[in-house]
Amino acid sequence: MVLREATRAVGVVPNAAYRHFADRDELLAAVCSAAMRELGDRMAADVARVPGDHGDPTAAFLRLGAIGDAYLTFAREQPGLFATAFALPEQHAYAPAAPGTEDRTPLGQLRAALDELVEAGVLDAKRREGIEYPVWSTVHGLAVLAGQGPLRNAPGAERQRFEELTLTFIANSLS
Amino acid sequence: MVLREATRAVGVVPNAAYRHFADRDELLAAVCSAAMRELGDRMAADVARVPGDHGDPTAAFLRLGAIGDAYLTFAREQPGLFATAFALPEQHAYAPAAPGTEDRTPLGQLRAALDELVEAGVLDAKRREGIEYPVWSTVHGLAVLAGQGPLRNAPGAERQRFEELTLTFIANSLS
DNA sequence: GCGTTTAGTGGACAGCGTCCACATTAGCTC
DNA sequence: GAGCTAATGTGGACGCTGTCCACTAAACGC
Repeated sequence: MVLREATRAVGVVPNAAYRHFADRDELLAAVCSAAMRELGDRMAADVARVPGDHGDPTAAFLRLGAIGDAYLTFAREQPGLFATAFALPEQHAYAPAAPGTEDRTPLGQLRAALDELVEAGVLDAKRREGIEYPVWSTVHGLAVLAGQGPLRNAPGAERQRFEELTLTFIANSLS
Repeated sequence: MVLREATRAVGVVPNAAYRHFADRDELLAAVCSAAMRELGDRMAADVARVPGDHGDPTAAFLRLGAIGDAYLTFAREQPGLFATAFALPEQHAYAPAAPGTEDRTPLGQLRAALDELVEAGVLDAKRREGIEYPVWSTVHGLAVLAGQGPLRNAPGAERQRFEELTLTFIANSLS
């Protein structure tokens, strides 16, 4: 349901794919990586668009919101890519990147936004450790429920309401 | 990957399945319904085990926690059933049940727990409307990330920490 | 100019979901 | 009990999928 379809789209015979990928799963893994990078790029672009100094409480919140928004928008606009991005390896994606290097992965950017929230004095430093996982879970859960789950038939307006409620819910828990 | 496998498990020829289900999707839908009911039953059982009067703030919180716990435990112990439960229809599962009837669906029980939180004076009534979706999203997101997503390789201890952090995160946002 | 690497082709295989025609069994009515 | 009917299971076939194998055609360095 994937390999032959991909080769057809490229206009080539199915076996040609085996010159580039060991098997179906490796092809899927490549798409997964590309999708993850695309999501990371969108996040970075949206965050960069938010004005305000680093450490300013309002700007820090807006940047976190931009990250959540980019996540949900990506899931809404590219449901196939989004599903693929999380369907495969990215093994131990939860390990923090080497300190000092800028981390453009989605998780890395979320961590940076939460760190800024601490620096801005909005989030208590004692509550910072590990808080990225509940935040991530909240946004990811909505993306899945509304994209492929039981809420997938919700009309657009209701869906937007869910997104707003969810981002508010997160902001509420962080302050 | 499903139909023939199921008939094999039952010890019957593949076509026999077509006497009971129109096609593969209908079989999957049946499993989905069963899994959803199983999840609802587990929740109800765990909630019933929590002592304390209806309307008592502490008990109300514990009941909400029992619901989240049952959800995450089900996802951890029965990853296949859990994935199937949310892979299919249950169309418009987000529509509230007819008032007056007791709702044993997972969403219905979550709503009941949140209503009790309002009655107990823990959750402001003005914030009640629609709050079930962020709460659901948070728990569901963790279940997906840790069950099939990038966190699936996390060791058990870390996984438990994620669960605790997540439930605390929810409680924090609700009070 | 020739050998090596790289990319694509063609044919085959088993497994999947699905359709069709046929056989068996259970339960009912007379 | 005999005979009809509905329910259930069987066997064979189809097109689709991912995958393996042997073979061919272009690209490139020496």
